[in-house]
Amino acid sequence: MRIKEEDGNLIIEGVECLNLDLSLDCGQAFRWKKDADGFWYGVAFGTPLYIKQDGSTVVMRDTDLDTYEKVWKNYFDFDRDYVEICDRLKRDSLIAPTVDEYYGIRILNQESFEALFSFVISQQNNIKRIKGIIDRLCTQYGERLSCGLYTFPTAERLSKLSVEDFEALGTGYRARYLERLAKAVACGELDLGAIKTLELEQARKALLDIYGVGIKVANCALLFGFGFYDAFPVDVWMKRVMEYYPNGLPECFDGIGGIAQQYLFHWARENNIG
DNA sequence: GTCCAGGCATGCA
DNA sequence: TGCATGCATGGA
Repeated sequence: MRIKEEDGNLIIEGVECLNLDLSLDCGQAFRWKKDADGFWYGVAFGTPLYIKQDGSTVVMRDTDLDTYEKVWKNYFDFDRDYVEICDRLKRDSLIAPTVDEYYGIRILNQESFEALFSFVISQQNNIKRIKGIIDRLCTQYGERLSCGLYTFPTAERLSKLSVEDFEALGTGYRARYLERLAKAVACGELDLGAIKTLELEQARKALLDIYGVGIKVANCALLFGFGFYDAFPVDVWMKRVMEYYPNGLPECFDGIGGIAQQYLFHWARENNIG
């Protein structure tokens, strides 16, 4: 992989095992949109980005090496060897054709608070609606950047909202979960950074203590916002997939179950199984 | 009109 | 411990 700055843009060449379309729009992150020129745009860690892929070349518009090192390298998981990971997953003959078909799905390492908050919203909800709610949440309570995009709101800002404010966003019965979660993080009662340093089981236990967080939301947050690649979220789609694994998950998923899960989740939805 | 979506809290056995 | 039920909303 070679990276160079050129006319204020960042060009990355020789990228392996990345499918930007799938990674940004497979239900793990809810804020990315694609413009008419084929650039995905969004904000993560308070930083805006316009990004486009052409084969093994990736262009990041209006950014620099420093920002790449600080934000995007980790966000897009560029230091992880996904070629090796996919080879390993494919030892399981069931997932092998799925990995080939959707080759290049990566885990996006999102902010802990954004991931946790977003997946509380996601419960018993569909992806289209989730995106709409989060869009309203960000434009109303996030910070407007000079490019016109909005950051994901901070827990401090959201801690000022009432249950009714959250209901007004269309969050339905989840409003009371969100209201309590924002306040717990803002006042320090809930330390997400500390949870990130725990072992998987302990981290999961800590998230399960949160009002409105069950096993599915906990595992999504752990996988997408806390760096636990072995967290394996099972939602209604994955429950159907699990019927294909009556004896449990294969050994080759160990340590990277979350990545396998993303391929299987996408496969299930694309083929409307069940 | 019914069913469903990246589920969870609650009450009851 | 496990299972049934209620829950907000909008698209199919």
